[in-house]
Amino acid sequence: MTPTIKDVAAHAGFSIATVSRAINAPHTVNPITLDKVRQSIDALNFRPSPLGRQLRGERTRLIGVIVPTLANPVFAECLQGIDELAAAQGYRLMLMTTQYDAERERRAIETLREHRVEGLILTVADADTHPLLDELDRDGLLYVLMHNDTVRRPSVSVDNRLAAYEGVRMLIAHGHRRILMLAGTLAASDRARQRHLGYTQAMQQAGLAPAPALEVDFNADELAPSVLAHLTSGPNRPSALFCSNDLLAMVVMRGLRRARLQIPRDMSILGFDGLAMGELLSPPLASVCAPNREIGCAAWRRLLTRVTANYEGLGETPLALTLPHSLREGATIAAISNRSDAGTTRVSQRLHLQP
Amino acid sequence: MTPTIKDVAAHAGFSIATVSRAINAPHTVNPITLDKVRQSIDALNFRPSPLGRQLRGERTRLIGVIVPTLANPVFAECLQGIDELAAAQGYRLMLMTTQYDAERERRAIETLREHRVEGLILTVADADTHPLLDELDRDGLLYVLMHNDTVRRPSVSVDNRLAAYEGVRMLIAHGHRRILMLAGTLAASDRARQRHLGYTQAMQQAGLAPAPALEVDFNADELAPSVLAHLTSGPNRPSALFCSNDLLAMVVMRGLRRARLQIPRDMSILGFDGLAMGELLSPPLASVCAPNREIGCAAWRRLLTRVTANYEGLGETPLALTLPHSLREGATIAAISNRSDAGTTRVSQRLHLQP
DNA sequence: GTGAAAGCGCTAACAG
DNA sequence: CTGTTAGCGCTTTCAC
Repeated sequence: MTPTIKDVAAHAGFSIATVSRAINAPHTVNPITLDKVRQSIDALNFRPSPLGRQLRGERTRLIGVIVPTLANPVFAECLQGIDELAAAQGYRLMLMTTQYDAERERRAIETLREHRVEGLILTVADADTHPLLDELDRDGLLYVLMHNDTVRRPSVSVDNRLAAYEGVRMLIAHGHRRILMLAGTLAASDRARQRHLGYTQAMQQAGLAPAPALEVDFNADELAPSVLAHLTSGPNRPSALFCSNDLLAMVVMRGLRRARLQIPRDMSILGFDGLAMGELLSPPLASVCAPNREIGCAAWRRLLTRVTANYEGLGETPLALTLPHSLREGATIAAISNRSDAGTTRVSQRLHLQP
Repeated sequence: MTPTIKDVAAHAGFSIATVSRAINAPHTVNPITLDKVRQSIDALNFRPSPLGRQLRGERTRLIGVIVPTLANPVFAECLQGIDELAAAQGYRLMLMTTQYDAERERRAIETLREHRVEGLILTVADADTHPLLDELDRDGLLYVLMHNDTVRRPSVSVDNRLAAYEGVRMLIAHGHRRILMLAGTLAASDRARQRHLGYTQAMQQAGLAPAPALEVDFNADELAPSVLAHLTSGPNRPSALFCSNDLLAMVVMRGLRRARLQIPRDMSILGFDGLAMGELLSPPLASVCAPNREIGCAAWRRLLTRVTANYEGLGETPLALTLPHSLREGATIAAISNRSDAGTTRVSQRLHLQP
């Protein structure tokens, strides 16, 4: 079916070695021969198979990428960064998604290892306690985590705790006192925990009472009645919600609107991720922004450094790389008039944040 | 570094043939031997390399996927569908993006061919006149197009012309008469042309004057002043915009809002794609919806049918597969009061659409 | 039930 | 400058 180097050799009337040289070291072969070989290559539409090369122990130039889902643009944004650099540097990507499923995570890593990827860029639920990552460490397969918040493993992320802390501080500075944190049902991720920690610290520091994160089903078309009740009724209903990611924030906003709440008049919303899409919303979504594309790029660079170091025997790099986050003060946050908290001063000036 | 079948054989004290059988045909080997071999496999953490297998002429079970970008969720949605089926059926995906660049398109196809993908799922700018696709046809490499609107090649799409026609009819039925179509700067795609054709037909049939599509820069942070002027000033300014895709619609909406126009009061907006995200907007984006995920799934099924037919010698399938579209009547469309068109009847009842 | 050996597409020593 | 040959990891006859 597909022509091999043998076919080319036969067609050109030379040996396969000459054909190989014509491809890989053109200067070492007679120009006339070279020309004939090239004509045969064109005539047969021959493409050297990477299989043969790889088999010879050469590099696969294949990098595995594992993300939970593409439905959340945060991963699509990372991927854009990775893909850009991979294309530029002549690497190929093999992409797998896990849909947050541990078994699929296992299979994905397995599959990519079988394909002899030179390294792995991935996002897992909980990096610290992930047995598969220990296995990779043990077997010396290089990897870099994206978004995972750990100091134990090579990773690129923002400081989730600090970023969340600053975000919630911003809400507090706008006069909010009853602030609830919302998280997806798969809240057990390392970064979600760090974000909740930041929330807790900001609340406590302001003398406010932090609450456990309220779990919200991402995929449901409507907010669960119990959740809605929690958010909308009672004298202690929150005036602001800190959502553990932007997609969740958008889902929640829709739910609130359907319940006839106006945003930000009746509820302020702060997301996390800084999706590009968030700026296109109306009102634009306030968010704690991670440089997603840059996280992908940085993960790529770190991995490639390690990969080439591996091949060329260079030194080691530090484990966790923390990229700067930023606050996007979108219009989904209102300075609160404290109808029910009469007495609290209204704060709206720019604030100095402190870790 | 990574253990080979040889290492396992040595470790277990058998020949590589036995190890191979233990893996691929366990029932043909002595249970005791099998057990020993398996222990060695575990001990050495051996994974059979697909390279060896492929080299033996076996199938690669690798499918190439090429999309213009992941920044537009429409492709992420398709990919979700493809990925789901691929994972379930034991295939691997190799993903490349082109950023709408012809040269990258060429390289992507080239790279994937080198990797001996069994087939290709892709979206190109203009399918009918694409020389690379002719080449694939000639060389017998199987592929299925997503979203491309062509009857000449295997493809899965919606009827872009009809869908756009119905969308614009809906605008007209809501009383709009000055309707402009907006397209991205890379408007030269087959589907954009079909959508503009649908727009033109709907306008003409209603006795209205269609206009050429107005090109808008997707990536710019602001709408170009000339575009904004076109949309907002003069007695003939449009009352509704038909945007060639949802992402464009969102960018345009932001631009209009910044220019202090309210949506839909001052301008109605209709998108195309039916992004899941659109429903989360406020107001929810009206859109001509394509079943993106399903398009990905259908493309996968078609490709796999052809791939297996190729291997098992079954028959051929028809070329273009058209999936049903739907209209999402979001709140970005207002029934127009025809301030300037006094005399036009206001239409807001549900309508029967006709091709 | 097991082993020896050939061969898949290719590269790299080594010969000529 | 070109050809011969071995060998990469694996599967698969074919003997034993």
